[in-house]
Amino acid sequence: MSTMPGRLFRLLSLLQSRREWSGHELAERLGVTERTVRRDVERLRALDYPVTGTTGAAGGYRLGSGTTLPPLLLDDDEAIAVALGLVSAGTGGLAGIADSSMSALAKLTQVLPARLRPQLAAMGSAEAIPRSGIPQVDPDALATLARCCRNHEVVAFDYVNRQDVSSRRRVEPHQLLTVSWHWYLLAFDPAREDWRFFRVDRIADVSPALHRFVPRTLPAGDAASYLVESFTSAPYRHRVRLTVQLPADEVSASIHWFNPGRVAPAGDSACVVEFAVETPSLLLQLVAGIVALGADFTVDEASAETAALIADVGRRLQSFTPR
Amino acid sequence: MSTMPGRLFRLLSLLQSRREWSGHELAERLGVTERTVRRDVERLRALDYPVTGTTGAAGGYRLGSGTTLPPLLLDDDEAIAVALGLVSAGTGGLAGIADSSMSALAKLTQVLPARLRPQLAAMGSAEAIPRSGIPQVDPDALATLARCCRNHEVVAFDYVNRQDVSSRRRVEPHQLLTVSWHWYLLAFDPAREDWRFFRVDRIADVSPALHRFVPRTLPAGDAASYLVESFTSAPYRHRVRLTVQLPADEVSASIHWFNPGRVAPAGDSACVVEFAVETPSLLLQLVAGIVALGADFTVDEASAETAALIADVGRRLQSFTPR
DNA sequence: GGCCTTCCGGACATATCCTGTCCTTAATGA
DNA sequence: TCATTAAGGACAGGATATGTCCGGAAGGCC
Repeated sequence: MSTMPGRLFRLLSLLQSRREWSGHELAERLGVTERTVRRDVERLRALDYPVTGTTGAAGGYRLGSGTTLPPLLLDDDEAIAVALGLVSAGTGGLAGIADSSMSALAKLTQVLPARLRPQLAAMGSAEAIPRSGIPQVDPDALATLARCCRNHEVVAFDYVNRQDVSSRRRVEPHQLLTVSWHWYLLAFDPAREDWRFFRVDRIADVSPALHRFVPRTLPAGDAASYLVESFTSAPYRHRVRLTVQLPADEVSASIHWFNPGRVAPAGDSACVVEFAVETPSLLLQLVAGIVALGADFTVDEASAETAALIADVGRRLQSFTPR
Repeated sequence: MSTMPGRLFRLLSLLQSRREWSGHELAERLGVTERTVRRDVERLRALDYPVTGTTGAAGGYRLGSGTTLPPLLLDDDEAIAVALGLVSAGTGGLAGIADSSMSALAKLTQVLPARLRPQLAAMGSAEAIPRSGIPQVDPDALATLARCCRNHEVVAFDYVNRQDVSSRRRVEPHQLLTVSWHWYLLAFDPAREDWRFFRVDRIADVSPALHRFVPRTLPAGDAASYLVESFTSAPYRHRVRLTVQLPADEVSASIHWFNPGRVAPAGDSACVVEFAVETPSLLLQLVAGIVALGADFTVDEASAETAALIADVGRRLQSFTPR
């Protein structure tokens, strides 16, 4: 610990852990003279780390914000929090964020101490309880997929499809993206000779085949729009399209889209809402939420089964009286 | 850039940015001899950074996972992604995570370059569009609040309450916590001489008063349970309590709790669901989602207004037919 | 204004350490 | 077997880091 560069790391760590330090304290902690502390601070400044020193009786050194981001020194719990945050980030579906999140997650998990991995996995699944209804993804699996995307490595995993049928896949991963709280992997499946989307929460037992591939070009230009498009053609059980007599932004602000769906403006004061879900409960949460807005609506598309289900729940709602 | 410690930082950064590097590449990048690279690697190892070297034709250096987390070197986009992730993390309401997230966020924003702040704010609000229905909090405000909590500093802000009345507050911040996708600040309000919860998304214009306070002891032992308790006594417009003939975990797994609510088991195959919301749309999303599960239920509590609203939507749902 | 505390930085001597240039060894894969 | 790569010892010369001086400047307090 007596080596100079190591001391610089420790100094940086100290400066991040507390708001302000006096030169004397730092000297004691680092086991050197105050003059050397001043020199170390000087060195950090030369490396573009903005250490500001204020003089006077209540003075001291503090790390400010500069033009470049210094290395972040996180403790164990903070690292876990960052990893979990990255997994749940980008769920908005913003284009750039998911990519950056994944590269950050790849960096973090690459150096994450082994003893923290079980803890991360435990936290990830423990969160499933309060976040009911939203599928949890394994942070480790997500990180592995991200690494394979970046390195163009073939990856294998077990996949459970919507029909609950499990199979082993071996694909060329292309991109990870998020839509409405779900992570999706876009990959080319050589066995089926086609592009497929995989929901990451249905992926298990990820193992990279140590084999590189040359990236293919996407059929559609943009992965995100390709994904949304593929939803509308996927065989979901309940597919609904409505025209609601309310502005589009008013509808989308009032409804919680925990599942893929679209709200498109239709004129100034109306919009078309479209979504496809599998379970009755999700279907009704969306339909009832929209109907409760109080506006007039017309049903453009819905199967007989779907309409019957909705009508049935409508009947049952009328018996909703206390006692 | 020719100084030795700076080169060590650069070496670490290189090792984090790519999976594997040969000694020759590193020497070229760093502008030194290969022998010096080997010495630098040696130095990093002495600092507990697990750099593994593999010999042979396809050999090279790579950074593995060791016993301690090395400083994370993030680029601009990754830093933004981490900050956004931390803001959306902990939304599960897990006890420890929110605290760790906040301390990590405080560390990050403390050193975040000024030029990235507007970008972070823009991203934070841009995410509001796809995440419709879930209130967005300003990452900067959250970070400031976190810092004030940690340092026991009095903080002032504008607050808009449920009745849309705005006022300037000046409180002693105690703790930040999350429940169902909402951030709450627990603070003591000296003007009102009582503890209050503030929803962070309704807080604006946060400015720390540079004044320390001595932390008071909480009336209840645990902030989280205190918060849940305060919900049940808050004057929400629609309060509902149901008994559903389904196991508790089955209900909580099917319903999306984007608002505070509780599911308590009542025997083996029944449970009591309780929640309180302000808007009709939220109310119906919850009620309809539960009714759509198909199980029998009885209404233990609901105001006449609430029941009427639900019955009305039930009527309208029956006219749900295509064309 | 005096006085304290804090950061700032020059000068200098000494010892340390760092770098480049050799070299050999060991491991790995084609 | 051979090429390639990491690992590391030896050594000389130059660079640098450290501690111990020193005086200066700036802010807060009595």
